[in-house]
This record gives sequence, structure tokens and C-alpha cells, in this order.
Amino acid sequence: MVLSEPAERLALALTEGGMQRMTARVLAALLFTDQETMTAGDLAETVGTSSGSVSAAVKSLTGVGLIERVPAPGSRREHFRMREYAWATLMSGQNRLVKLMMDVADQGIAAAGADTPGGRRLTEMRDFYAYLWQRLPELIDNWKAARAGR
Amino acid sequence: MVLSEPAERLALALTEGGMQRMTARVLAALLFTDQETMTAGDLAETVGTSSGSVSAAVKSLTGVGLIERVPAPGSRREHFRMREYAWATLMSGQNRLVKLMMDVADQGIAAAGADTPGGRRLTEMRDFYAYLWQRLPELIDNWKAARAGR
DNA sequence: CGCAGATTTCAGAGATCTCTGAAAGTTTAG
DNA sequence: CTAAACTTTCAGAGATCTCTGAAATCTGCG
Repeated sequence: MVLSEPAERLALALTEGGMQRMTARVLAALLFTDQETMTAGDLAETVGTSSGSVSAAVKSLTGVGLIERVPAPGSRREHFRMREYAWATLMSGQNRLVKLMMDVADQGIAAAGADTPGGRRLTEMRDFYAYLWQRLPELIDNWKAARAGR
Repeated sequence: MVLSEPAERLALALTEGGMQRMTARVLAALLFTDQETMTAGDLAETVGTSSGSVSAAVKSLTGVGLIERVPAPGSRREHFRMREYAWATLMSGQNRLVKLMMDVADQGIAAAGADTPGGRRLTEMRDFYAYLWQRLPELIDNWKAARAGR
């Protein structure tokens, strides 16, 4: 078993968004598979990589909430699958960056003084990210609500 | 002249968001300066880097619309400054990635078939990014409108 | 308790990316 | 047109990141 060409293309897109290459390929495998869940062995075979890389990838993907371990009674292997709302979760994670931008802008204003040319530029920056920080969660919640209500 | 500590911190945040280190530091210099504009020489001195790195950085920043060349009559040097709505522009640029995700998901559905387990996962993905693709531009336009109306 | 299968860790090889500095190119004043 | 000031390009050094594979660890069955 090997990753299909569309799966590789999707992995590449995730990589552009900042995800590690192998992590993205493992996620693509879990997204495209026709099975309900995949074991670490399945993933290594599909992606064509070492067990070590798969271990690192599932650790990272589990950490950000994109996939989950599935209890598999009677098997000694771990099973994984994508979580519900994985993409909304991924987007929410990006929100951490928005907060960071807001914070560094605030620190800059404090250091430079609001009434300097630099302070004015930083204020525009801070206001923009504060706006996003308020609106992005609403946007994502609306999506979840719309989806749940179908 | 050297980059202040808050400026370095801001550059680091931009780096986390995917911007090159030197590019981020040049942008931070233009953001924090008390001058109206800076020349390539100013930037090299402030950031403490080579002329080559500054050249690459301003090329990249100009390309994505974050800064602009300012005509400077009577000077043989180029002057740069941050553009208005730079942060909104940066955000709009990220939208390209949203579109890409939508497209690769669509290609996946076409390849896998909508009625397979993989196809269903891909459909959820496609729908989510299609939603963002519609909503993010609205969000940014609203910001611009609110800002212009002050 | 001990073993077999499965997973995780980690050091080092290899690949990739970034930065520098010098040479080439460009622009404007004289 | 020439020269001086400034900017851009680019090859290679250096730094950083990623992946592999083998050893160590873990898990659950007999």
C-alpha cells in the first residue's frame, strides 16, 4: 500500500501551511484510507517510512488534537483515526499565533510609547490582531454549530 | 542603531508564523522606527546584517505587499516604509492557503469517490475550507471598513 | 514471570535552508 | 560620458532541520 497521488498533494499543501512533511503524510494517510482506523504499522507501510517517524508523527498529531488513539480491545496494537472537527481544531490552534502577535505588539507599544511613529504603527497592528482574536473563535463556533445542526 | 528587544520579540513571532528570520527583523525595524521611512543602508545597520540580506528581505516584503518603496526626490537611495493595511494584507495572503486546501480536498474526493470513508472525510474537510474561503475575506473587509470609517 | 510483538527514543547521517560577502549591475550627479 | 554611490545577484560556508534504524522500553498473553 502506498500513498495516492492526491494524498501526496494534500500532504504537500499541509506542509506549506507549516506542518512537517512526514506528519502531513501520515495525516493524509489517515484521511484517505478506506479503513475506519489504522495501526502504526499500517501507517509506516502506507507512507513508506520508518517506525520512528510514524511514532513522532502520531505524537505530534495527537498533541494538536487532529487524530486520536482508538481503544482496540483484543489487539495489542494502537489504532488511530482522525478526530471529528479536526480541521476546525487545526484552525483554532492557529489562533495561538494571533494572540502572540497581539501580545508582542502590546509590548512594543509599552516600550516605544503610544505617541511615537512606531507606537502608532504598533497600535494599528495590535488593533487588527485583537479584532481577529475576537472574531476567529466566533467564526469557528458558527461552523461547528451549523455542522451539528444538520 | 540596533533592534530593540521588543522588536526582536516581534520578529520572532513573525518567524513562528512562517516568515524568514531576516525578513521578519527588517519588517520589525520598519515597524518600530521613529523615522517616516528607512533606506536599505539604515535597515542593514539597524538589523546588523549584510546588504545582500536586506535586499532579499525588502524584495520579499514588497512582493507580498507589506512594505512599499517611497519615491525620494533628490536622493539616490531607495526609501521604504510599511504600507497601510499591511496586516490585513498579510492575512489575505494566508487565504491562498485556504484555497489550496479546498482544492486538494476536491481533487481527493474526485479520486476516491464521495461515497467512500475517505471521500466522506475529504468532504468534511472541503466544506470547512470552503466556509473559510467565503468568510475570511468578509472579515477582513469589515475590518478595513471599520477602520476607514473612524 | 518470561517472552513476543509493538512502540518509543535517540544519536548521527543526510538534506535543506539561510546568510554572507564579493562581484556585477544600476542610477544619478557633474 | 565618467565616476561615485548604492543596490542586486549568486556561489559557497555554515547552521538548522528531518529522517532513519537500531537499541531500549513497554504491553499483555501464556
